[in-house]
Amino acid sequence: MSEADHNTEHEILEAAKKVFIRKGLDGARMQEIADEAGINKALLHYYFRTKEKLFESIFTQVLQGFAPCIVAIMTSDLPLFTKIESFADTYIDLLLENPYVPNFLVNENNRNPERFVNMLKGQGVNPNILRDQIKREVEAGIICDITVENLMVNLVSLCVFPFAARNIFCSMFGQNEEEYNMFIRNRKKEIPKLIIGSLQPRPNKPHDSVA
Amino acid sequence: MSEADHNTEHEILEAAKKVFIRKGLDGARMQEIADEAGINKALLHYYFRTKEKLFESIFTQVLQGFAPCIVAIMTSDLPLFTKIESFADTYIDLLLENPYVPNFLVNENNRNPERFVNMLKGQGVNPNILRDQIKREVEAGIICDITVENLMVNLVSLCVFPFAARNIFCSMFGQNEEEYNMFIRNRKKEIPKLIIGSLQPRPNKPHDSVA
DNA sequence: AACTGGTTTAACCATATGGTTAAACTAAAT
DNA sequence: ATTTAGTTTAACCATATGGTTAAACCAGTT
Repeated sequence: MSEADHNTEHEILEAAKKVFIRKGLDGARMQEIADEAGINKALLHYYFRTKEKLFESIFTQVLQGFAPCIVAIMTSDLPLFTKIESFADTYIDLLLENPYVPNFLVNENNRNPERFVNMLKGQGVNPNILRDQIKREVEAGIICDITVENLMVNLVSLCVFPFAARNIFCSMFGQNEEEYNMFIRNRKKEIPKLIIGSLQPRPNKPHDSVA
Repeated sequence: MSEADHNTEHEILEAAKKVFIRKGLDGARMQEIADEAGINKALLHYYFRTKEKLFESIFTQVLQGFAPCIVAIMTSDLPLFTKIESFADTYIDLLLENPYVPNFLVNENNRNPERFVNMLKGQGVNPNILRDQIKREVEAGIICDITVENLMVNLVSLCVFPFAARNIFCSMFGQNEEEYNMFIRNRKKEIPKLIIGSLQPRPNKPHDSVA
C-alpha cells in the first residue's frame, strides 16, 4: 500500500483546512475536524497534539499557497503591463479554486496580526524591486507615475475583495452563485483594463480635468 | 440625572461593540464585555438576555451605520462623478473612524451569510436606480459604458479592502500605523481619480490599444 | 505465535463559558 | 418609611470543549 494512499495525516490536513477556513480557529471544533477526516478525536490528537499546532500547519500551508503569486509580481522582470494582466489572471483563478481563503486570511489577520506579519516576513515579499521597475518605466515614458503602494493595493483589492464580500454583492445585485462566478471571471480582464488604462501616459498633464 | 448620563445600556452597547468587532461572536466573552462596560455579568444578562441578542443589536447598529453611504450612491440624483468622489470621501472617513468594522463584517458575512443577506434587504439597497443613471449618462456621452456591478464592486473594494488587509499591507510596505493612515487618506482622491479616469469617454473606441 | 504501529472505543478530566438565581445593597421616587 | 429599579456579590448549573488515557482491535511483519 503506498504511503500517500492511507495517509491519514493528509486526510486530517485536508479536513482541518476545510473546517478552519470555513469557521476560523475559534469556531472550529476538533470533533468536527475528526468527523470530516473520517476518524475519531483520539487519533486526531495522536497526529496533532493540539488544536494550535494543527491550525499553525493549515495557516502556513494556506499562506504559502498564495505567496508565490504575490512574489512573482513583486520580483519577476516582465514588463509591468504583462505582470498586471498575469497577476489578475492567475490570482483570480487561484481564488476561484479557494473562494473561502480571503475570509480566512482577513479573519486571522484580525485575530492574530503578529502571526500574520511574522509569516509574511519569511516569504521574501519585497516591494523595492517593483518600485524600481515602476521608476524605470515612468522614465521611459511607458507609464505615468504611481506609487508601488497604490498600485499593489489597487490590484489586490480589486481581485480579492469580491471574494471576501461575495454574499454582500451577490444579494445586492440579485445574482446567484454561478452568475457571480461568471462576473468574477469577467473581471480577470476588467481589472487589468482599469489599472492599465489609468497608467497610460498623458501627453501633458498627469491628470485630466473633468469635462 | 439625565437618562443619557448613567445610561448603562449605552455603556454596554459601546463595550459590546468594541469587543464583538475585535473578536467576533465566537471569540467574544460575556465576561469581557461586562468588564469593558465596567459592570458585572449578572447585570449584563439583566439588560440583554443572551449573547445572541446582544450581538444582534450590535450587528444591526454597525450595519445601519454603513448603509446610508451605500444607499446614497445608489439612489441620490447627483451626477455620477460627483457621487463617486463624495462616496470615496465620506466612506473612507467613516472607515477611518471605524477601522475594525470591515473585518467584523467580512467575518460575520462568512459565519452567518443568511443574517447578512436578510439585514441588507431591509436597507433598501437597489441597484436599478444607479443602473439607469449610468445608462443615461452613457447615452449623453458623459461616460463610457460600464455595468453597475463592476462600478460598485470596484469602488467598494478599493475603499474597504485596505482596511481589511491593513496589517498585511502595512508590513508589506514597512509602514507604521500613521503612515498607513496617511496613505489611506490620500486614497480619498486617488480612488475617484482612478475610477473616473476609466469612465472618460474615448472619441472612437471603448478601449484603447496599448501604445 | 508474538510483536508492532495505527486505529477505535469509550470513559474520563479540567476548564471555560453562557446563563441563572437569590440575597443583599443603594439611591432615587413615593 | 416604604417602594422600586438598578446594581452587586457570589454561588451555582449545564454544557461544550480541548485534551488524556487505557484497553481492545486489527493488519501486516518478523
